[in-house]
Amino acid sequence: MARTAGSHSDITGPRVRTAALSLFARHGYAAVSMRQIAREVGVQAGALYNYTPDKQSLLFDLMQTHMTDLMAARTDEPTGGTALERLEAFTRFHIRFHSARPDEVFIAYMELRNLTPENFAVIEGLRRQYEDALESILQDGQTEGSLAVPDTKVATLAVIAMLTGVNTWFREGGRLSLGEVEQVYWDMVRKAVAA
Amino acid sequence: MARTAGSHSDITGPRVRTAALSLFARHGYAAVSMRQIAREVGVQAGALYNYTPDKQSLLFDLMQTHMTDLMAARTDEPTGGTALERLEAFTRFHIRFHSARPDEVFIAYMELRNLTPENFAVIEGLRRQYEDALESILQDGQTEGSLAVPDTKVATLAVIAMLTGVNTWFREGGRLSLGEVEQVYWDMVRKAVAA
DNA sequence: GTCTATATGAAGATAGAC
DNA sequence: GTCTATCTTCATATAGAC
Repeated sequence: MARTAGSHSDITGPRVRTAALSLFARHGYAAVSMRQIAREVGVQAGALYNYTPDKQSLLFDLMQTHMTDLMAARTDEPTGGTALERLEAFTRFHIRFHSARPDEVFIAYMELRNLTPENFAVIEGLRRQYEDALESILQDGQTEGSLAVPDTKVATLAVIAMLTGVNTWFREGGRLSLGEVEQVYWDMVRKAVAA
Repeated sequence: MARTAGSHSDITGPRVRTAALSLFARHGYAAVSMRQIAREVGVQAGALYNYTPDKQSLLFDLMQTHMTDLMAARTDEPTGGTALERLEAFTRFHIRFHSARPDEVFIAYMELRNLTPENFAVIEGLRRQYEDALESILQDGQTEGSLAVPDTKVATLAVIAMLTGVNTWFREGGRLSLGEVEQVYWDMVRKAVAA
């Protein structure tokens, strides 16, 4: 399909998403206007509507892409091993994946209430799937006898909350390297759920 | 000082704050208009400016009050004992205090980026003070030999993130009572930082 | 695909009457 | 203290020219 003269859809489209991602993360979805996004991209506000039907779809697409990327990356990880080995892999994967995408993670947590009910249900379903992966590991570990937690569902949420907290303070080039951070958190997770 | 006929300052003031708290928590600061707050209170928008100089001050007052309430409540708690005893007291206090104020806690975490730089610095200072209380306990425990963490500062942030996560799922009348939740989290915290 | 221009509505905040 | 009315700015989204 030949492109119209002056067309830049294959470059402008990604730029719209990148600008929206950065601005939503910094100022919040509700506080960012389509005009601000357009200015960042270098087009007029009306041109954005060639790439998204509306502002809500822009937010939803960012969040959905982030969550499906997360699920896909996890599926690509090596599987198998003992529950303890799988828990270590999950812990390190979670920290690595999330610390590499601070804007996406921030939006995924902060902007849930700005989704329409239908869009919220989709994102919530993906989040639940991810939690279930960890819950299965904790469950298996207790069956094996290598792990022991007072409540499997609560422990799942507690571990994820602890690990995602890395994003509130970790910065590349700080006191600790990412590898050291992984090790510190893995030490605490391991002890917290050990039999 | 005699009140003007028709004055309701002693009742309207708190109602403005209550309405703002609830609306900010539900929809976010940027998404809530002064007109919405006024409607909830039952006055016209202009009347709100008898109680706050602007919308920003309303947000800042809510956050500052929450943080000073937190510091004051912690000061009222019994002190002393071993590091392990103090850690248990901190854990249970944190869960009890935060689960009783879901709206305040939500705003305190989600609306930091909507504060002016000056206001942000104030809230950030109070948050830091609170973190320091936990860090001291972990430090003392390691001096005593009862606790051991791979990194004291990171462990402080990890424990707080884990505990504050309670607010994302706990609801009164659910599967677990608040006392049971306290016990579940205390079990995990204790193991995570034990020597 | 992008532009200019615009329709339509709502935002924060203030002025002055009661 | 509260009201109505208003100033001024900005919002999302669309229409039609190029």
